[in-house]
Amino acid sequence: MSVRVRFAPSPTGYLHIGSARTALYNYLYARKTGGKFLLRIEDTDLARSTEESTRSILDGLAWLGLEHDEEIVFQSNNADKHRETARQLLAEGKAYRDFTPKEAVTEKTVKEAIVERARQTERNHRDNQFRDLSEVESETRVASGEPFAIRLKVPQAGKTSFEDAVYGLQERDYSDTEDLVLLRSDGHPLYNLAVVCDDIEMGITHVIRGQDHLTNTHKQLLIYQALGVTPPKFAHLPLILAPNKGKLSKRKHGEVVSLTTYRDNGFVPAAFRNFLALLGWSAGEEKEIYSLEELIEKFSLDHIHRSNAIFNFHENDPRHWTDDKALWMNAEYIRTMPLEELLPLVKAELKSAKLWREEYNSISDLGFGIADMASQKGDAGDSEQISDPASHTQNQEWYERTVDLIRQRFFTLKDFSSQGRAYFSEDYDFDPAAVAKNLTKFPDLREWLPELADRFEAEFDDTERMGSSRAFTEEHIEIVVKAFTEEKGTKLGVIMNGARTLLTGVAVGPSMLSVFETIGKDRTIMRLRSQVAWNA
RNA sequence: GACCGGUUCGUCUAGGGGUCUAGGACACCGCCCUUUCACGGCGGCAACACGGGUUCAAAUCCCGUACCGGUUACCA
Repeated sequence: MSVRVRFAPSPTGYLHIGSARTALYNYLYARKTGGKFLLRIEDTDLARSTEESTRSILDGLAWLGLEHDEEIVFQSNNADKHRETARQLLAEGKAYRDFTPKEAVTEKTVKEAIVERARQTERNHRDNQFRDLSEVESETRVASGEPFAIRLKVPQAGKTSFEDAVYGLQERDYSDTEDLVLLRSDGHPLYNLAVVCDDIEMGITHVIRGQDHLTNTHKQLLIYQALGVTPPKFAHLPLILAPNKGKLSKRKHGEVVSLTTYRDNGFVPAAFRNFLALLGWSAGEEKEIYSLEELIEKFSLDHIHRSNAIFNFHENDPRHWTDDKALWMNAEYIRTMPLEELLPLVKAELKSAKLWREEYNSISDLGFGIADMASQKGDAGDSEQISDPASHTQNQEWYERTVDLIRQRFFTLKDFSSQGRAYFSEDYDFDPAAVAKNLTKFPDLREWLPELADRFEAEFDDTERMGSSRAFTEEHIEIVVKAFTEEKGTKLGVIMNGARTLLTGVAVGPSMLSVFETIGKDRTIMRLRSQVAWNA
């Protein structure tokens, strides 16, 4: 029989990174085995389920590239079938009506009430007074309109057992399992019933889910048993914990646990997917970077861990706002992935930062008038429209070279619009630390840098494109800058770093010669003459 | 409380009786490269929870303890 797995989130919030990993493992297993990866939205808790949340889950899966097969199943659509199943079990004597009045519980005390009740000395799970109520009396009570829940009649003696693909043999004595409620007194089917019914209905062969369901499995097994259906195989996944080994929750830990945070903060989907895959599973080799194809090829249930993993983010530390390894992996992807795959991601980032220009799409650098381009720029001020002399060189080729150049030191896609802003716009900020370190520390630069601009202007005239003059390239720039440095009797670093700060606003970046060339002659000259940074 | 799991560097992990004076990655630190750096290169720090067994031999098998987690709902 071919494999059919499912990811079954309840749409009560954003997509949690733990759930995302569960989805990923299901996906990998399905693709690995040539099976189907199905999606089921468990929206039976109508009070908490929202459409927005469903949307966000779908978006998250799409972002990670986990395409599901077949139609999405909405559990709420199956409620009638669930009820029917419960009635069937009732009719067969495998379940019974419990007329015990429903306890009124307030949200806050639910957990406490459970613990409280559990602490009471040894409960006998079979002592429900309605368990063996005669059919006649049961019907009489129903006829009189008395509300009831339907509970599964768990056998008196025996045990449930199953071989978990991750945790091995699991056994549980019946006496440790209560007569679980299948149908609420208001007719609402409960989780364990719904899951079993739907998994049967969907022909699920392998249930891969969080370890928090490990003990639920025994209850579900009892339902399969009552229904006379062979249960699927189970594989439970270790949990992902917060740094304090506690539960990773939005309420306590905020945005770091939401998958969308990573999308919105410049993560490359493949990088985060790679990171997630390695949180709780390993191929058993000394390798960290895996393409999706490799993950599919290497993935197997028996290399999944049994111990929980800590998601090691640091609150209140902007540089380590999420797990360091995730950050590192993202940087690794940004600087090593094929450029053509990175380009569209950077384009999207520049677009959302309003830094994208249509020229980056054009192969030719001819035929674009400056006025033409100025009119396409939404955010430019008056003066900038006139003085945007570099535009004519900023075509697709320039864009690709620039991205390739600056990606080496970036951690997220956001860096292209923040750290790398100066490459794409005249409107960029100066890092005060960089200004202090590279400019104000050397007051002479205030004279020298504009002077260097004059030198560039003289050395590289406008006929460069006709080949009659030296082009503004690294090789030639180096000659000019070195001569200038010697003239001033200073160190090359002083000039270079001062120029770097003026040209890019920051203290770090690629080789300064390539920065000059990339920024281009006209913009370089303009920026070297600018006093903005000095006055800031 | 009961039941069920888990425990290898700070974190993710390799390992499944001898090849382990425990390997890799991230982070951190140092050195090198260099016009800067968060790139790159080299190196360093750092772990088998504890106690008993079994065995010629245990990180690996068994038992106990400790600690952590999950479940214990007419939530999912």
